[in-house]
Amino acid sequence: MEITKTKSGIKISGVRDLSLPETLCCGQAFRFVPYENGFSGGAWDKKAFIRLDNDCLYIDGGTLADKDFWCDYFDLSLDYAALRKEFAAIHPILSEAVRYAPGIRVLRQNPWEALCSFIISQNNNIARIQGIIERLCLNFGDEKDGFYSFPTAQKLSLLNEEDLAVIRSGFRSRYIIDAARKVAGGEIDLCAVSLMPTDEARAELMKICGVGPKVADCTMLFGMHKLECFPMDVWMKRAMAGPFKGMKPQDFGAYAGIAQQYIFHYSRKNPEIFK
DNA sequence: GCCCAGGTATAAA
DNA sequence: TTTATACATGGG
Repeated sequence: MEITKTKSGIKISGVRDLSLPETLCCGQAFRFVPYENGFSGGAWDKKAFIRLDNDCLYIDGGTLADKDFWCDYFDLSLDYAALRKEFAAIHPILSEAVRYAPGIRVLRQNPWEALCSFIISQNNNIARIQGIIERLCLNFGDEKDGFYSFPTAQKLSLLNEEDLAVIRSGFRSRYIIDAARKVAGGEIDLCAVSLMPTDEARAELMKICGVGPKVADCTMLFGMHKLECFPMDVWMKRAMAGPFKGMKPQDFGAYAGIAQQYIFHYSRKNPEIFK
């Protein structure tokens, strides 16, 4: 991989095993939207327009100072081709799933944003989740040349449920406030949680009202890069009761969370497979 | 209009 | 410990 400066940002060449639509639209991140020949959106506190041309990843808005940030964000140091090969040998349906969307990578998102996003995700659909998060950023994020960052826990901790009415998140507003107050108040230290063993970390996150095992595991997988976490939502339960009957999450190995994401995406686009 | 969504809190069995 | 139900909202 080589990273060079361009007129409007940076170029990372030699990028393998990455599809922007598959990675940004597979239900792990909610702040990127298709724009022209790429995607426009935000990661952490950075706005960017991102496009992929063969094996060159162009990040408009990026600077050489954040080159490591973007390599980390797209998890470019992990060999996904090798992982897919391992996954394919585990189960024939998983083999189909990795062939269906071989460009999925698990992003390294901001832990607080991931926590909030998946609190919002409960009993909700992806299109609407995106809308709620967009309104959350527009109303309470910090504006910097037209871009609204994801609001901090500190900012949201000062609000109440009525203040959040503008984002129309329904019953989840109470959960967002509780999460913000526990994180801002130091009762939950997301940095410390990310260093804990998985079971301990999950229990810690579940101290937040509105955070159950699913939200906790999504937070750990997408916001803390704990790749062994295996979020069990309704689709995955169906998959584990159907084609993967008899298997347990840990049977998928140390990167079970990544395998889970391939299965999840495949099952959503091919619901008949899972009945 | 109807069905349902990357679940969880709460109550009841 | 397991199972049933309410929950706010709106996309398809």
